[in-house]
Amino acid sequence: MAAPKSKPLASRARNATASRSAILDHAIAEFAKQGIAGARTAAIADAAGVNKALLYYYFKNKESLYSAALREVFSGLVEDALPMLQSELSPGEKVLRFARVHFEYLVNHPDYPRLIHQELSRACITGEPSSDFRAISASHFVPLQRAGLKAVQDGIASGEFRKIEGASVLTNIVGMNVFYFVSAPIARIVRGIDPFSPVCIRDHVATALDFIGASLFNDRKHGIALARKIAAAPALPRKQPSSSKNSKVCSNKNVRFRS
Amino acid sequence: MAAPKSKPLASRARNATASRSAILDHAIAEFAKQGIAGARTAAIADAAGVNKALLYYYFKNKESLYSAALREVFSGLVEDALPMLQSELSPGEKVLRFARVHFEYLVNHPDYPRLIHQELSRACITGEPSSDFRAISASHFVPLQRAGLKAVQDGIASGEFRKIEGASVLTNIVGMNVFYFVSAPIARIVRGIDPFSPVCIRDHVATALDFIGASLFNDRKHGIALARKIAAAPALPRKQPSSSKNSKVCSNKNVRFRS
DNA sequence: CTAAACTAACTAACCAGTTAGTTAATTATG
DNA sequence: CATAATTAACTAACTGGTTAGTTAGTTTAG
Repeated sequence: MAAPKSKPLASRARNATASRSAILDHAIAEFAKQGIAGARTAAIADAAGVNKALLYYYFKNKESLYSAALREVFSGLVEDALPMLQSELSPGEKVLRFARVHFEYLVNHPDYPRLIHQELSRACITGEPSSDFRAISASHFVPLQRAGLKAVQDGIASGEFRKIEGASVLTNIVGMNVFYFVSAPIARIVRGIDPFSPVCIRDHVATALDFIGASLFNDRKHGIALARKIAAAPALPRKQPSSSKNSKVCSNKNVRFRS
Repeated sequence: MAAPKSKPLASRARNATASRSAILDHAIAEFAKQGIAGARTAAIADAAGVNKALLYYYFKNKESLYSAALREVFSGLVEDALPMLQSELSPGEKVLRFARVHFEYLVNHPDYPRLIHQELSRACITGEPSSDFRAISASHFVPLQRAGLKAVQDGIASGEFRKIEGASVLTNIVGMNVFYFVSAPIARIVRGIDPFSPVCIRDHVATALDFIGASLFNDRKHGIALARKIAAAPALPRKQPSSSKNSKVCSNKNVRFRS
């Protein structure tokens, strides 16, 4: 099926904010699918409903658009997860809630794991990640890793968790969640399910948290019960897509938009 | 660092098998990094040490080379894992051994998860995987999934395993293994480790199998002990890189090589 | 001598990015 | 308040370089 396209300029008023957002949203999707080398600026412009030259009005070049795309998708997870990891909740609740928050972030941002993967593949080309990715890692992944690792270590110290290698818990949780979505095409073929359907999503939350709770806690029954409780909590409200943020037409005079 | 290159033709005798293998090996690496759209046929030829036209002597076009690359990397996992899953081992041993065999396959084929990722990203473009990928899924993933699911269900039926959702166990195992490697650039930045180093690899085998064993078995102590035993078993011999298979120079007359 | 394996040079299409505008919205002026 | 001037947002057409793939051979092996 064709990717959703934005309303072309011909049928809507000029709006710099809306145009820039439309370009960025479609850039995220195109870069997530094709990587920066394979992505086509014409495809981004077409999907955004604007002329290709407008990409260069808002962004210096393809590379700058890509950097803006990375920053856009990575900014949300820390906001969603870090406050909870730094709260007064028990280590067990923190780790299980993180698993769920992270999973729901992926539900709401399906391009996120793909874009990360494209950037990680690109890291293999140069032997190291781009300076953009390094900066993003420093500002996003490092705080998450630190807070998450602290929660695991606190759990081990208090006896709530078994004595295990803390950092790998986080990697395993993230790996299970990311792979669930990334492997959606395989799941459709091999298992005949749609991993993005609400029922499958609810089931994954339940089974993933159960798997983690059963593995991690000294008191396995407590871990399983806590996992079930956190899995059953009401879903977080779905984040609004960024392109509908600025639905009210407004003047953009003297506002700096170019990246 | 520059990707390793094959010995150019000028300094070695003509050998269709060696040339074809060199092209395919470097194609795998290039497609894994850049995807089919971003990969450059000139880059593949340069790395293989041949002229670009030779790609078209052995493969119809870029798309055919890509299909051959997919078939090449996917053929090995089934060979490695399926006989063990269909053996008379206990369900617990089967599942834990699968986790290890799969992990070691990824150690020996670092391009495998990246190539799958590129193909899965590509599936998002068209809304469904390519017919090549469908065929590969049918011949590789479906048998693995069936055998693995049967092992899990046997374990549940016999009481060795807890009552859990079988298919997600396999997805979780594969997800933890794949993500471990795919996230290597992040791990280097955030954790200051090299996930490909022998000590980290040994540690991941141990912690991943422990995580699985602690979660899955009714008798947790037994599960953890079995996980430790299987993790500590000697490593499987490393598979020889395909480009060195045909080190003996031989005639290729009348052998059909073109894909 | 023949055929397979291989290459240098080439072609047409594609691509990121630019140019030279046009158009819509805003601001200044009488 | 109406109009002119200005500016920001936008586009059609273009450019020079890149790309997949081809052609017309040459070289090597049997």
